[in-house]
Parts: sequence; structure tokens; C-alpha cells
Amino acid sequence: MKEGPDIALIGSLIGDPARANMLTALMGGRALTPTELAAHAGITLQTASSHLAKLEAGGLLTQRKQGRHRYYALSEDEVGLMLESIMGFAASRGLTRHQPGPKDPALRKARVCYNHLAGDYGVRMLDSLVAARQIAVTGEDLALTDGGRARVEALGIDYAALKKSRRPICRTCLDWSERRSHLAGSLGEALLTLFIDKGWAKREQNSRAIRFTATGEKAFSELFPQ
Amino acid sequence: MKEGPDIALIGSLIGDPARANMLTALMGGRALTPTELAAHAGITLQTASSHLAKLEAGGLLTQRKQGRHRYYALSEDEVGLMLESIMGFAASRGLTRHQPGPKDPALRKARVCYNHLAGDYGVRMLDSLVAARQIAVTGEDLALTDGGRARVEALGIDYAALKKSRRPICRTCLDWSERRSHLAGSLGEALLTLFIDKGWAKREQNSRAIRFTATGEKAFSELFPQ
DNA sequence: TTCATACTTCGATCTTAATCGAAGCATTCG
DNA sequence: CGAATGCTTCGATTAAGATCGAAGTATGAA
Repeated sequence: MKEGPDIALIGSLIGDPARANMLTALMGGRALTPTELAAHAGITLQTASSHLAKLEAGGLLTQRKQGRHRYYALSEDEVGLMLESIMGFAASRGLTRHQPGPKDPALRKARVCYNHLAGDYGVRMLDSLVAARQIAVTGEDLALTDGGRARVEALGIDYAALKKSRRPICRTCLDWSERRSHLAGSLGEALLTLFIDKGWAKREQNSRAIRFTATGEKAFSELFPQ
Repeated sequence: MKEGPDIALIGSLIGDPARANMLTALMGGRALTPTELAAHAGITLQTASSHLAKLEAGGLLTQRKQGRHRYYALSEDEVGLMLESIMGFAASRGLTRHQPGPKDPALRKARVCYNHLAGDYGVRMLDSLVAARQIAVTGEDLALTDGGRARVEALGIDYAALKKSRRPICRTCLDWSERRSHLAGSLGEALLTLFIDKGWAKREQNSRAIRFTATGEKAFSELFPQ
């Protein structure tokens, strides 16, 4: 019989609860060790090791050895985008693993989507950039305009470096909480890095939530007016 | 602690090869029966039935009963979007897909569906009636407008008799070859009867196929322009 | 060297669920 | 009314793989 893109293999990798927990943890954007990931998944180190080997063989993860530690991370932007779209569907069906607590609103406000900003703030940022004609939208494709390029360089982002990379500069990512697009790609990553470097925002420990400081809130509102 | 949507359930639904094949088949956008989907997946009808129940419970599919048939389709755009993103990632790691073959062309053109017209001609007829505002569409429901009623009576169909019957006058029926709706109900039956009585169309022997005569083709095209 | 840490591999167990035959239910057709 | 078709449910079997204890490997520290 004929076969297509092997979505079954990918699905089965994501389909195990332990692996799904690990992947969700890695959506925070930080590289984590097998020991940390085992804790996230609530399994022993041996089991985690076996899962990580499968995820790596499936191309979802890459590892980096550093001394006695091994750091695992999502291998590409595409993996993060794929997981986010699955989360989007799961969320729309009300399939959540947690009791709605105080963390939930924080996640909806601003969070890391692998390496870029998501949630209300992520969506607002892209909207603002599009409204200012700094990013042009063609269907699902995004493109940085000349004005956008100037704007980005004025923020201190090395446009040439973005251009050099093989990754797309701008790219849409469907937001599971807002159910609208936000900005991914190397520019999305660069902007989040900028916010954190400037001290405007901080990553929460053991969470995908991003907490903006008071000055960060102000700066963000000025940079990306609604 | 855990946070965010549960991707494991969705992943496990997609992760079974049989289900993945069914979903891939349904990505074509056409509704398919359990028997057809079982063939796509290379499993028996019983197994397919069990899988379809799970996919429906998981919100990925919806079913529509049509006489002895059940037509399954992806439930929302978001499901297709999600599958596409997974296929995109899977395809980036190799593998492509190919399509199944065609069936009897005469059946696809025009045939009997119990008692009314189906196939390309059936779909075209309903499309034309809707475009002329003689049938009003509300979701899955159809209703004959005042203009439609006049039109029907002008054709020599006894509207009062249709009205008296307990059966619905207009009703959608999912077309297996076109995978779009055509007109069923007592009006659908009356129209097919009309075509045959006028000598515009004939039922093929031992087949569900309907053969239109030359004058029938012409009359049909004039009555139901595209 | 020796010990400790971080992780992998092996092997055995055990749970889950995929599978299909057979029987049952629903609908249409003659 | 049967008879035929399309599909579901039940039950038993079987295969896959998730899990963890124990043993093995690699790196760093004392």
C-alpha cells in the first residue's frame, strides 16, 4: 500500500504522555538535561533516556554534550510550530492537563513559544508591526518591508545576521490562546532576546510564562502601539 | 507542575498508522465511508469502526448519516491545519504521497441516489437552484423559497402534494462522487421523476447510472444554468 | 587512583490497545 | 415481509512498547 508523509510516527512520538510532557517542557525554549526532563515527565531516568533517544531519532530533538551533562532542545523552528498548532487544537477542545490556576492568565498574556514571544503580547506585536507597514502580509507569508528593516536595525538588531541565516526572518505561528498569528522566525527570536537583554522581560522558572517589568510594559506599549 | 494543553491525546490519535492513513485520506477534503476508510488503512471494517469512534470522540472527525452510509470528514479547518503542519514536518524528513484511482465515469456524471438525482448533475442542479434563490440554505437545512415554489409549479410538479407528505420537501444529501451536497427529499424525487417522464433521462439497466438524452442535456442546461 | 555523578543499555515485567471473527443493529430493496 | 448491505459491538487474542531494577559506560572531582 501507498504511504504519505509519516504522520503516524510523529504522532506516536508526541502521543506518549511522558514524551508529550518533555516536549511541552522544551517548548519553554531552554535546553534541558535528561534528569530534568525525567522530573517533568514524572518518570525515572532510564525511561526518560529511552524516550529521548526516540525523539532524537525522530528528528524532534537535538542533543548537545557538555561535560557530564547532555542538553536536549527542540531541533528546529518547525517542531515548535507543529507542537504549537497541536496545542491550539487541543486547547480549542478544552483538553488541558491542569486545573486553571493563576498561571493560566500569565501564560495567555505572554509566554515563550520555543524561541519567540507568544500570547496576547505576541499577537499584539505582530498586529502593530503590520499596521505600521513594517511587515507585509501575503496570505500566510510575512515579509519585512524596507521600513521594517530600518525599524529593526534602529532597535539594535543585526539585520545582516538574520539575512545570512537559512531560516526565514519572518514567519507566522498560530497562537493557541489567542487563536491568531504571532511572529516567529529569526526576527521573532531576535525580538524576544532583545526584550530580555534590555531587562524588559524575564522568563519564569520552570514555566513558559514571560513576566514583563514595569519599564518593559511601557517600552513595549510605545514600540508596538495598538 | 504541568501547564498548557494536552497534546498527548491528540498525538496518540494521530500516532496509530491505521488512523493516520484515514486522516491522510480525509485530508483530501472529501467525506468518506468507514468501508472506504478501512480500505485506505488496510484494515477490516470492524477495526476501522473502532478507530473512527475514537477519532470522533477526540473531536478530529464528524460523521453524517445518510441512509445506510456514514460519511466521515475532518471536523474543522483547524484539524486540517494541524495535520498539515505535522505533514510538513514529516515531509521535511522524507516521504511523499500519491493518490488513489478513479471509478466509473458514467456514475460520476449522473446516477440515482435512492430516488433522486446524484453525481455531477445532481450537485449542479442544487447549486443552480441556490444561485437563483429558489432554494435557501441555512447550514445543513434547505428551504424552498416563494420563487422556488412558483418555479416548481411551473414545471408541472404538484407542490400541494409534496407539502402534504410527512417527508421533508428539500433535504441535502452528500454525494459520494462529488463529495458535495445535492438535492434529496420529496422535491428531489419529483424532479428526477420529471426528467424521466419527459424522456430527458433514462435509468441504465442493472446500474445506478442515469443516461441523459441529447434533448435532455439541452433542457437540463437551460433549466439549471451554471 | 578511587569515588561520585550523569547517563545509557540490558532484561524482564506488565499494561495498553490494535486486531479480527462472530453476532447484533439499522436501513434499503424487492 | 424477508434478503442484502453497511456498520457497530462484543470478546478473545496478540503484539507493541512503557516501565524500572540492575548493570555498564563516560566524565569529572578528590
